[in-house]
Amino acid sequence: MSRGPLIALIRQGSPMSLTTIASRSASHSPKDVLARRVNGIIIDLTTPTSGDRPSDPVCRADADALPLLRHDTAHVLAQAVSELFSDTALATGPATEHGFFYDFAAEHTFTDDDLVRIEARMHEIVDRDETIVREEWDRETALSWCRENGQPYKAEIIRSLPADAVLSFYRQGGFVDLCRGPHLASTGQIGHAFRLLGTAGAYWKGDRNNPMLQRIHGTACRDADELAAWERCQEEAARRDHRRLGREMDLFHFQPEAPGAVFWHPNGWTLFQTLLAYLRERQQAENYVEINTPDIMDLSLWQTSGHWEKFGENMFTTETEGRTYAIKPMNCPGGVQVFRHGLKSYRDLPLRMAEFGKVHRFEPSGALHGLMRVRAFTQDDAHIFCTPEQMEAETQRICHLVLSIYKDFGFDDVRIKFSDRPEKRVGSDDIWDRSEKALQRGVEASGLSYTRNPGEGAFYGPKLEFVLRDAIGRDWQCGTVQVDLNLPQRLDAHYIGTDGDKHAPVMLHRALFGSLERFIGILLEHHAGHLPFWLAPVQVVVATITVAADAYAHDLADTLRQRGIRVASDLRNEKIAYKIREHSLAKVPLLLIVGKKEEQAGTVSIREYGNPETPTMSTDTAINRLINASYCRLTRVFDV
RNA sequence: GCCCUUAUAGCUCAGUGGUAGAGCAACCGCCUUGUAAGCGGUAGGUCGUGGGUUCAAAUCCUACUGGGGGCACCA
Repeated sequence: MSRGPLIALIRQGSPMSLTTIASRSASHSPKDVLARRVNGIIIDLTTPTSGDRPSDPVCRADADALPLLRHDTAHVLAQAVSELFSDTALATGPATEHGFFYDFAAEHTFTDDDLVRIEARMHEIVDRDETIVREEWDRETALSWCRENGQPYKAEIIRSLPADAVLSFYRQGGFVDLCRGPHLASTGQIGHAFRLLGTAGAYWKGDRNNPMLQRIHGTACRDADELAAWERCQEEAARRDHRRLGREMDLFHFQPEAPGAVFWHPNGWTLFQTLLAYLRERQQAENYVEINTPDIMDLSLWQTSGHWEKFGENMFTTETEGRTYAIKPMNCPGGVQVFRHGLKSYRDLPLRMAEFGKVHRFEPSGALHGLMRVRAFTQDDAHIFCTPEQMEAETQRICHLVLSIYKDFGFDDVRIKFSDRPEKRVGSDDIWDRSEKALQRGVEASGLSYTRNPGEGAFYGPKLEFVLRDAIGRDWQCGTVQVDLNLPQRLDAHYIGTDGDKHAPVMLHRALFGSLERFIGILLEHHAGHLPFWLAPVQVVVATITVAADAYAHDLADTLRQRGIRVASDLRNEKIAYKIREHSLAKVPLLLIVGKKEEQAGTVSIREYGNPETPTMSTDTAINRLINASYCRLTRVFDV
């Protein structure tokens, strides 16, 4: 496709109408060119540019077209709402990562039925193909427009802008909105590939002290195919929802008496324990020791550590015999007590102390979400006590360990965020310099790239965060390394250095999965419930075709069980197709099917998830391969 | 915590002012099974909880609790 004539036209830099472009361009229909880019900045087609700066068209097919379309759809939403509900005040309506929203202030509460009407009106507005015109008003005109039209939020935006700011308004038909732009040339360009998704409350300017507005959000795509693809993706995400899978696979449940706390069922707890065993093995190989500390400790300890002041709102407490205790929201103070117990020498460092501590945090009710956000969870925590000189090497070791572990679970796409000193912090700049450098050198020595998150570190030290991307492209922040030069001092931890003096150790807080509960949720969604063979709570079901094979099946299951395989047998009086369907739906990775033929030949028929073949092989061979696959943590046993 | 929304059988859902329903699952029986649902029967619910309106409430109003979508929060 040649863009030559069109680009030449746009390069002239003068305002032009769409029809002009379209009439002179053989390769673009008017709807294809949405805006143009001058010096990397996207502007309206109709905005004049000075001089002879080159400009390029932004076409519908371009990646940057999507935010433009979505922003315009938000305006059409606002227009539709204004037309249908005249007393509505407008707040803001941007494009977002996945769509758009517009916030409104209205007496009327928008219902689902309203959304249907609003969406229908939006389609009408697109069909009207109203020209979108940019106007620049002076401040007085703008503010009086706000007064006359009942737009207090727009007025507030104007007042927050510098006095000399250019105030641009966009007019489409009878609708006018204060907006920075850029916008398309007409509402018809938007097309019909959009959908309203729902309403929600949202604080004005995101501040909970401000009034709550009504947000209507939706998504828009470049064409119907993309919208259909987006919808399929939504359905896929719903299909993978770990709350649904948890029920279907009988892993866990929640109930009203314990909001935000998990009731693990046998299958779920087996998975949990499998993960724990895995982590223990990896940590042991890295020369960690494991400890366990009390769940409930006197409040004074939490006051000394600083948690009560800094985190008290999120802590549960309990009183008995007139004494106040706190239920631990973090493991670090307990870990420091173990370090403190008995004099430590520099020869003991680095001391890597892991703890699978169950912590409780009061999370606001609105924040709870399945396993992903709970009030009670198990951290795969470790505190590494080391000298300042050891920080870099320890950081490097942790980075390697984390990435290696993620790989074992099928997460290859991992990003690292480096959060440095926040404004509110403890410790001297010198200490921060050293901490940040050590972290940075550690991550760089691992050969890993990272992005910087300025000012996002913890108050006691900088941190690395490991973000993994799942099978359907969602990001999850899991592991973390945090440098802490504060807590050891507060809790009076020290070691004897080579100089014979006491020194405060550096403490590295480190989590691999973060929360076992949450990681299980992520794993379930990543694999859509089809866990790798080595992880599945029930790895194998031995199913019989006829009662004649019961004894054979029983012996087979017994052998596997004794050799460490998680196996169940299904000897029910049911058709084999029925059993297969049931265990397939339960996401058992491997079915061993036996009937008279298998018994006579000493074989099993193998039905593995994802494999259309159902090979038959000798029982001994099958057992050996199974055990090997489980031991080697393979995703599949009998791969095609 | 805030806004909206939602709660009917183990699960998925129907029922919008007048005698609580279906499918699947469970249980019992028949069938004796060859790679994703064989057939028949039985049982199962104070319609989340508490108030209120009404001759009458699963249905309307209200408060609370839990869930969902967002906002805020995420040391």
